[in-house]
This record gives sequence, C-alpha cells and structure tokens, in this order.
Amino acid sequence: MARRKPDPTDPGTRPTLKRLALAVGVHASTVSRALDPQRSTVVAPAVVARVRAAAERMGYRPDPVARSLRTRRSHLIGVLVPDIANPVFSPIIGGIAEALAQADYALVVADGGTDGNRQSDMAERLIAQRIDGLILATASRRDDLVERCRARGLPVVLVNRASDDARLAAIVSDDAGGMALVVAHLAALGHRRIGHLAGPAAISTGYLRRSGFEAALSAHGLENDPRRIEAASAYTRAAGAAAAEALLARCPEITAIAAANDLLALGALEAVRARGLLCPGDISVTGHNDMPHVDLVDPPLTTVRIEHREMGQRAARAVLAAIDAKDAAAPAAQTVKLAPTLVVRASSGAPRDLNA
Amino acid sequence: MARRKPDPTDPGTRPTLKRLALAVGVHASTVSRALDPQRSTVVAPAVVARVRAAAERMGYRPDPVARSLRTRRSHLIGVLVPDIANPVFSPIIGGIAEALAQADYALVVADGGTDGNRQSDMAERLIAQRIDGLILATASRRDDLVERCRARGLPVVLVNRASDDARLAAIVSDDAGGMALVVAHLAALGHRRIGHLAGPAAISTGYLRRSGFEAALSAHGLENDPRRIEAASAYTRAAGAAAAEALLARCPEITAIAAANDLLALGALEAVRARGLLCPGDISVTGHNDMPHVDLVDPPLTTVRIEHREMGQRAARAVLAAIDAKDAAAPAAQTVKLAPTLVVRASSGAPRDLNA
DNA sequence: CTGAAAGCGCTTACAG
DNA sequence: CTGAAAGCGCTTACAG
Repeated sequence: MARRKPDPTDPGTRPTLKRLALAVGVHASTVSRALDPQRSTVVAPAVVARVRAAAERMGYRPDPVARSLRTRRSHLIGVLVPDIANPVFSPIIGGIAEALAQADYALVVADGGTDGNRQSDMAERLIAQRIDGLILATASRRDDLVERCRARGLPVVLVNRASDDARLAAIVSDDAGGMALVVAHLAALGHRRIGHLAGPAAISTGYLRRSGFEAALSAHGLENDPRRIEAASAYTRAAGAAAAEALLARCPEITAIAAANDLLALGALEAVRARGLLCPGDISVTGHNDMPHVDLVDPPLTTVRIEHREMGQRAARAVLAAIDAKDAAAPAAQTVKLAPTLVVRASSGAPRDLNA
Repeated sequence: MARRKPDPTDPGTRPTLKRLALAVGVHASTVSRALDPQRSTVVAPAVVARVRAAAERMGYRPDPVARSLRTRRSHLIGVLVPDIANPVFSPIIGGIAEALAQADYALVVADGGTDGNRQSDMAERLIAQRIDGLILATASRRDDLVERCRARGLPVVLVNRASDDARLAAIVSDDAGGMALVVAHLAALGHRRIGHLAGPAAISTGYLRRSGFEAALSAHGLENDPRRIEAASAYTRAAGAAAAEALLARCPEITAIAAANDLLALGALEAVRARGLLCPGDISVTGHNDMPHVDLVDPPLTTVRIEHREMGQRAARAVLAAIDAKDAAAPAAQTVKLAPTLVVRASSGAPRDLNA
C-alpha cells in the first residue's frame, strides 16, 4: 500500500467533494453535477438544494488545481509587459485585471523587459504555468514570440502595440490618427516647420506615429523634410532628451516638436531648457499618451489621450473570446483601433515667427 | 469503461512523464526521480543521463498543475494592491515580479481597490487559486483580512503599509524618519510655522508620517499646533487639493506644507496656485515617495525618496522565506524598515518672512 | 537502485 | 436522475 488513506469525514481540513458527498449522502459525481449551474438541470431539484445547502454550510470551495488537471483549463491569463513600472502599462494592467476578475479568471503578470530573449523566457514560464491565454504588450512589428504562440495554438492578443501580421488580434490606439490631431492643432496655430521625435521603428507605435505624422504634414501642405525627424533609441526620458538635442542642433528652424510619446516629450522639454529656449515661446512640444500628471509639468503638456484602461479591458475580453472561439471554432478575433483625443495644454502655442 | 485510453506513445501531443519513461525504457517513477536534482542522487548516473537526454530531445516540461495537485504547492504568489495604476505600487510590483521569477515562482496580481469588502473578495479569489503565499499592499492598521489569512496559516507579508500587529512580517519605509528629514530641512531653511497634509489615519503611512511630523516639530523646538494638521480623505490629488485649501484658509500663517505623499503634494500645489500664492516664494510644499517625474512638475518637488522596487524584492523574498519556514518551523519573519532619503528640489525655499 | 501502486480532487462517458 | 469507475499527470512511501 502506498499511503494511509485520510479519513474523508475528518472535519479538520478543507472540505473536499468527497466529504461533501458523504455528508449529503449522495455520490461525489452527483455533487459535482449539482454544483455546476450548467449540469445541475439534470439533477433532481431536491438533491440540488440539499447539496447547495451543505456546500454553503461546510464552506466548500472546489479545488481549482484538481479541476484544471481534469478540464485542462487553468483560468489563468498571462500578461507580458516590457516594464510593469511604466506608467503607461499600469492602467492597461488594471483594466485587464478588472475585466478578468469579472469573468472569474486571474491574471499572472510577468515583466519581460525590452530584451527579446528575456521576453521569450518569461513567456515560456507563463506557458509552463498552463495559462489559458496570453496578452502581449511587448510586441515588436515582427515578433518570433507571437508566431510561436500562434503555432502552439495558444490564444494570444496584442495590446497597445500591434505586429505587422494582421491575422493577429490586437487592441491598439489609432496611432496615425493621434498624430493627425497633433499636426492639425500645430498647423492651426501657424506652425509650418515641425520636427518629430520618433519612437523605435521596430515597434508599431513608433512606426505608425511617424508615418501618421508624415502623412498629416502632406495633408496640410507642409514640407516633409526627413531631416526633421529624429528617432529615439527607446521610449525613455533620457533617450528623448538626447534625440531632441540632436534634432534642435540639426534643425534650428523648427518651431515645434511633436514627440511620439509623453516620456520622449518630457525629455524634449529638458533639452529645450538646456538650450536656453522657452516652451512654448520659442518652441512648442507635444506628447502622446496623456500619462498621469503631465498636466502638472512645466509647462503643462499638450498631448494625445489614449484610454489605456479601456484598452486593457478590451484585450481581456478579446482573449476570453479567443479561448471560447477555440472550442467553438468561431471566427478569428480582429484588430480594434480605439480613437484617441487631443488634449490641449500650455506646451503648445503660436510659433515664434508669428510672435515677433 | 470510462473512456478510451490515449496512446502514450503518440508523439502528436505534449510529452508526459509516462511517454518519456516509455521512450527511455524505465518506469515513470524513475524518470520523476532522475529529473529532480534533489532525488537524482539516488538514481544510477547512467540512467539519469539517459533520462535527461531524452527529456531534452523530446522537449519534456513537467505539468505544473499535476505537480501542484500532488505536492500541494502552486508556485504562485498572490499580490493584492489598492490600485495597480498608482505609480507608487507599480515599482513595488515590478520588484516582486523580479524576485519571484528568480525563485521560479509566478505572480498573480489582483486589484482590491480601497473598499474592504472588495479586498476580501479578491483575496478569497487569490486563495481559491491555491496561492502559496500572499503579499498585501492594502493593509490598514487593523485589518480583518490579515488576521483571517494568519488564522488559515497562509504565509502573508505586508508591503509599504504595516498593520498595528507587530507579529506580522512587513517591509516598509521608515515613515516617521522620512518626516524627520523633511522637518529638519524646512527648519534649517528657517521655517517655524509648518502645516501638515496628513494621509488617512487608518493606514500606517498616514498615521506614522503624522506622528513622525509632530515628533520632529518638538525635536526642533517648534510649536505643534493641531490646527495646522489637516487629514486628506484619500491619497489622491483631488483629496490633497481639498485638504490643502482648508488648511490654507484656516492657518494663513504657515509658511510651509509637508504633505504625507506626493499625490497630496501635487494637490497642494494646485491649491496654492488657486489662491494666487507662489511656491516656494509664499509657501513651500514637500511630498513623500519621489514618484516618477515629480522632478518635472512646476516647481520641481522636494520629497522623500523610497526605494519601492527594493521594497518589492524584499517582500517577495520574505514570503518565500515564510513558506520555507512553514515547512521547517523556522523563526517567524519580522518587520523591515528601509531608510528613506531626502531629495531637495525647488518646491522648498526660505520662508516669506525671511525674504521680506 | 528500481518498479508497482496509490493517491492528490476533481469531471465525465457509460451503464442502469 | 444517479452511481461506479476511470483518468488528468504527477510524486512518493513501500517493497524488493
């Protein structure tokens, strides 16, 4: 014999299905059915009532691990972000957590950093935990990781950043549209020579905001001089400051800088100040994201607001739908583009030539 | 018969222990032992080598769900925060995630909000997921939830906020010490009438920063007038603005406001501006936490820096230690107070009476 | 050093 | 409508 069998009537430990069955006087399988709203229709109403009452009284909670082993469903969703501490991703995670909790799923988060190998490694760990689906906030435009998940049949949804492969479900902001709002605003103020602080070209937000910026210039009949675009090496304040410094040195004629995100814009503000220039008197600066508290920086930042929390909620619902679709062979999920809005504050003003 | 037995030699699906055993030509129990560094010493070295090679070749990964069911260990740690999107908690979560990943544990996060009932509910969900330990960032000074977890024998560690019950492991900042740094700084500048924007008294940070503030006034021989202390209803900018407005109306004589955290300080800055006062010319304002980017607000905020990321790492290590201790009946974990540092920026200056 | 068996706590096809 | 049995994929006490 392998081990002493524990007494299923022992009330000392957390109650199991078996003990509950013993207490009610029916078989465990009947208890299992009575407790499942779907299958309880097949059980005698009186039995269902007795089972439910006993479960309540004994404080029975089904063991999710045992259930997972049997059903092959963990009710866990993995989320991989490049940086948990980045203020842009926190509301996304918050939105995901909220929507998942409503559906009785839990959220396993991993910080993948910006290094592709580490991201793969963290994703493998999540998959090893038998997550039912994965939400990726780390995607680059061509991403091995995304492809591998697809190949394994793991439901995957991208959030905030899309991949070039349009077959993948993604919940993103209309990045090009956001830049169109910015350029329209600056053009209306009278700016004609506008620089762009681009994000990394390998990330969809960097690429699409840049091409959106260029398209908007043309639409407004403004010159699109590639020299006036400088790409930052990363979405950080420091990278933004360095890129803005290079841009200001090379193109002193520009009267505004439209940055690809708020962190870059904050860096640009530092570079502007370091050169002894005034914002917006000498040069206007705009951001993208509307991060918390950018309304309090000096000067308050004009930026593009994205509903990150809603983005997270939608991504959660999309993975859940993808999981159901896997069972039902339902239609594939698709890309959703949320419409951003412009928030005008004090960092944008009339160009200096109009002031003079 | 219940069901057709799947062929364990079928290579189509993810390999199991049994299939690996079949491939190597030994029993599953031997494979299990060979793959566990602890118990592989008891297996013939040649067999260990063959098993490991086959595992590698077939890409075998033990199923964590099955393992959990058997060992009663999920390798999952739950974290309950009041608000995932709050910039103070993100680096804490980041630190926890990093330290857990190193120990091969994963992190399940839940957003409990500020409502006690919802917090309990979310904690129950985490526990239902069979987490091995819980990190609470939501603790109030007297917290039912904390007590209930203790009663169940679930390893619990508090982070950032402690409870009044000193038996509980907690990783916190020296909150009183942080306020002492602030008061010393303001006193050195010449301030003698200093107001305090307190946090909620039911939370340790609110209570301890307030009492630390009062103790520091006495230590510097400054008058401790309770009218000069106004408690905010929550740690938000809006609550900070409202409380600061009340404080300024009641005590126009104060020349500085020491806020219990940065969010309250940002609100105070708004209230100061709304009154047509200048910071720091008319009144100095200080914060607590050194949230990201408060160096860029207008004026750059003098505050107390807390190493939130390290706090998270330590909390993770503490739960892991508590889990081991549970097995080993090792000594109970204890409270760790991290030393904060003062960061002087432009929101604090000489009092207006010295300027005149 | 290795194998055979039991069991973790569920769910579900099958039989009645 | 209900019960008995098998099985999800592991680990581990026991026997040899």
